[in-house]
Amino acid sequence: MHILLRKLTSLHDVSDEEQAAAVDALEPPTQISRGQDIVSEGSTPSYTTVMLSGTACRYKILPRGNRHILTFQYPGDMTDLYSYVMKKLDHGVGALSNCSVSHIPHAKVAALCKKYPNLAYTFWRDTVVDTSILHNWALGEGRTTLERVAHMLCEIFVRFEAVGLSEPGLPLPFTATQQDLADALGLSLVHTNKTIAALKSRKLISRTGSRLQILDWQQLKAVANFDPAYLHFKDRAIPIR
Amino acid sequence: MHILLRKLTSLHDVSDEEQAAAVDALEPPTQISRGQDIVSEGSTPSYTTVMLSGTACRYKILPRGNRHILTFQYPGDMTDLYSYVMKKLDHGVGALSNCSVSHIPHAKVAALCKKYPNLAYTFWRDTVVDTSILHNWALGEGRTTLERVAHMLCEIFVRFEAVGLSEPGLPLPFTATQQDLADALGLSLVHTNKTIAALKSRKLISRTGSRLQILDWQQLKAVANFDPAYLHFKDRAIPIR
DNA sequence: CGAGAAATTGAGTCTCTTCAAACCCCGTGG
DNA sequence: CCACGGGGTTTGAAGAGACTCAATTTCTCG
Repeated sequence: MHILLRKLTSLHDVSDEEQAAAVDALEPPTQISRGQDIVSEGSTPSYTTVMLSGTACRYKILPRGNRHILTFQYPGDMTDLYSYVMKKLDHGVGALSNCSVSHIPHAKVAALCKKYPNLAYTFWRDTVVDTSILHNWALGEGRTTLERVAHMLCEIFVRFEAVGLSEPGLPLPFTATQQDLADALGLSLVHTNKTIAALKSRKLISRTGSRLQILDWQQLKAVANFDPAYLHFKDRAIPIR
Repeated sequence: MHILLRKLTSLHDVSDEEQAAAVDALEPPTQISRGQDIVSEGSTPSYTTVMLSGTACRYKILPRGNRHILTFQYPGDMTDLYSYVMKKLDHGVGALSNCSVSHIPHAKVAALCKKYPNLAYTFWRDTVVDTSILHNWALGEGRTTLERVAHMLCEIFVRFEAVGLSEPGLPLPFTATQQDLADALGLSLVHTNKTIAALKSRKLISRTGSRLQILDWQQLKAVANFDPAYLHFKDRAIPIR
């Protein structure tokens, strides 16, 4: 099953015909190497990008030159579906590891939306789930730093799980530096590091090579006060079709 | 011109037929008084709400009991269009002043979307602009408090202007306590107050009664480093029709 | 094995918070 | 018409959390 379909079906019910049409719209894969932009801020792409493998992020550069990460992107994510609706991208998408991606021209997205309102609804849902994730990140205020970091790790784990990319007992295919995490949390590198160290010393997580491993999911969830509801997997609203 | 149409046409080109259909879907207005919930967190409304007058906010209650405001809502805004796509609302919508609202049943929204893909696109755009606003709020990190407060005031002004509700030289029809602003900024009441005082002493803003007035728009914009692009008024992407 | 990137650690500083009290505006009732 | 009361605003001071700076260690990969 194509990774895009795993994503789409995790969002909503999608018929076989619609699934086939979606995959059919994909262009051949492209490789992007770590540190490169997949789409850059201010550009007006004429296609939307589907992540096939690797980790990327949406980010903005702050007035003082530092980077703020708005959300992480995993395989299956349509990183710039946003641009289909907004014309001009108000943030960049950068590769945090080597990535493989595939494009769908906006014209094809438009055609899909017109022919299959249910697919349009699924795409819409995808962008709104992003909003929901942002809502949750905004809740950083009101949590301790330990809780925030734990919460972010929980989210990372669950989102990988949703597309079948987490193997129990094995590290996640998630490679990001502590600087990346700090940029996403809006914390300094030093403080992030010390907080992660606290989680390690509690034996909740570990690092195997450059990869993150969760040692005690129950405890981590408890520390983070994590409730995955905001990721909205499969809680469908009124079906359109 | 109906306030909803001012909003829709500020988002995208909408034909006369589509405009008529949208307004036709509205139910008779309802009054909500200050402090009441328009929609409560965790509910699964079967309609979406259009603000006709007043100020409201989307909010979440944090673990420690304090409120975090995710975004303000002004006349014309479809406060819980979100719920059409998400089924379960992950945040509440509360009235910050007495409000007048009108509903559109989800079933009618679905019918509109099916019959007019261009309207569906406009609705989609609306939810994505919300995301864009959140992106900008997230940028609080990386700005000084003075800049953040000034930026929020700029946004409030411009959004009122977009629906024709700001009269030059007159105070904005925006009534929110400093506690409301603090909850939106993620700052303490005390600090918010002191920052607002700083803006007042620079003669950039003033308060007339309980209303906000902007005295020096150019300077305020400069202090905030404000660029309204992220509100995406009228920068249309590919039209669908 | 060596070089550069990433992670770790310590120390000093500053912003923002919390606590607490006073003040002011405005509607209500005597 | 004025006293009263309550919500909202303003102010001061002390404390905690997070940041920056800077040095050191560890990891990763050619």
